[in-house]
Amino acid sequence: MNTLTLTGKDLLEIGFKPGKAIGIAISIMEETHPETSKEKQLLLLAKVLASPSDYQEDEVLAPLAEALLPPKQEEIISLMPEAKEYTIYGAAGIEAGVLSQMDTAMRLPVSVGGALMPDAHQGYGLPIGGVLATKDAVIPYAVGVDIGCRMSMSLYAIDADILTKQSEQLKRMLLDNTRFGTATFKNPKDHAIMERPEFAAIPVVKSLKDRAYSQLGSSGGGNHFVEFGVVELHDAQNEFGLPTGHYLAALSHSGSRGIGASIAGHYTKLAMQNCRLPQEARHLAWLDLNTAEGQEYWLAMNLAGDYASACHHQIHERLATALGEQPLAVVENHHNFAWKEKDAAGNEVIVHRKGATPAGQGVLGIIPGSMATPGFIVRGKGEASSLNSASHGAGRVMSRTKAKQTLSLPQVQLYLQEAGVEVIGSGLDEAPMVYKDIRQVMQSQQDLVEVVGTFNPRIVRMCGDEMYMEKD
DNA sequence: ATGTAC
Repeated sequence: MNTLTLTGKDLLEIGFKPGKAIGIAISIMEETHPETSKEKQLLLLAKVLASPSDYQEDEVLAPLAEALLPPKQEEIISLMPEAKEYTIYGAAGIEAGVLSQMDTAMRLPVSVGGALMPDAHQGYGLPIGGVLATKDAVIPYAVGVDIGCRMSMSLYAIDADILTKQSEQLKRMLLDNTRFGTATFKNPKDHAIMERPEFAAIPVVKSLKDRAYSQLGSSGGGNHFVEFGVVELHDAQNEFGLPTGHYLAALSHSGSRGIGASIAGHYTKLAMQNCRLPQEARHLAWLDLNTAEGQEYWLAMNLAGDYASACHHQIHERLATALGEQPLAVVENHHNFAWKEKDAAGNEVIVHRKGATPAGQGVLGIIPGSMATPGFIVRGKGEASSLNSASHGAGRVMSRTKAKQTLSLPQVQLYLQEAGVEVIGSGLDEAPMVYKDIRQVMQSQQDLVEVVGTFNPRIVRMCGDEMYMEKD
């Protein structure tokens, strides 16, 4: 690392605020002052920061001056005085900050409807667990950073007692066939997704192609997982045509890796430049779907969603090969995405679900609990006041920081042992007790979904090695 | 969530 190179950190130290000005400053210096010492560059940049208006006409520094000056008042789009009404599910378990975020979203002039799911918690822009319908506009931060983050489950005609009788083999299958954190497959399996024209047509997407290929079939980090467990199908009228009873199942949770995160970052920046909003709403900047930028995001978002799906398919293909069986049934759904849907009056709206499961009439989805609590195969009831949505999980009750401060490894290991769950990887921040009681969450959304089957995790792989766990 | 700022 060349410490003589100008970095964002240097600029923060001389008083730059986090934001696009830092990026602009660095690229101007790289392009126009490549031979100047870092000290002299910083001296010049400090002058611009102190008095940006002096540099508005500067041939080289004008873009930086523009970024440092407050946006002109007339450019700021006003919010509506009143928030449009929205329905809250499981209100008792939702903190106040979430409601204020959702209120702000419901004051955008483009918002036409919304709802909060019972697992809602605070996020950038729209809360996670927030559903927002807009007219002709897409909000990158109402889709989320992990575009197309989704669930996928395969059900097998394999006796569930394999989970106890051959648990070592199943653990080995997870270790061999999944990749977490920065790890990827040495030789990624090819996939048709890599032939998509968007990789050639959209410059920012093109720049992400190599990394997308190298990350194919990997899972990432955070709350992502791949696990084996047992599904109990309760509903004799299930869509799979399967008898009720117990099935071995593989369940995965992950998203679009670097490509989705970079697409989200790129188009959020673009939206925030073109759509100036009051401070509390700035992360809700939208792209007009009738502009080139809006259409480009829509294509890139859909590509990221299909990429996330491709990763899940490869995970499940590898596991199917390892098990030597083809699945009887597969259920999958995005929960960070935007869709073109019809509202009650039949008008097309853009429905953003940021951590919410599509739950239109008869639509199947998966709502996971935690590493040691049940998840559910659900069938949507098409409830209009939830905008055909349900929660995407249990929702956290404890922050990652607090979890690491207050939970102890022996305490969590005892809990897992009693629950009969083996965990490979993970950290204390994903312990079952950091999540709400999933049964209660399901209770508060019984108007939104019905349960087709219950999944109990048994062998779980997540990112990290803090609490590698062996069952005795 | 993310080659875990620019």
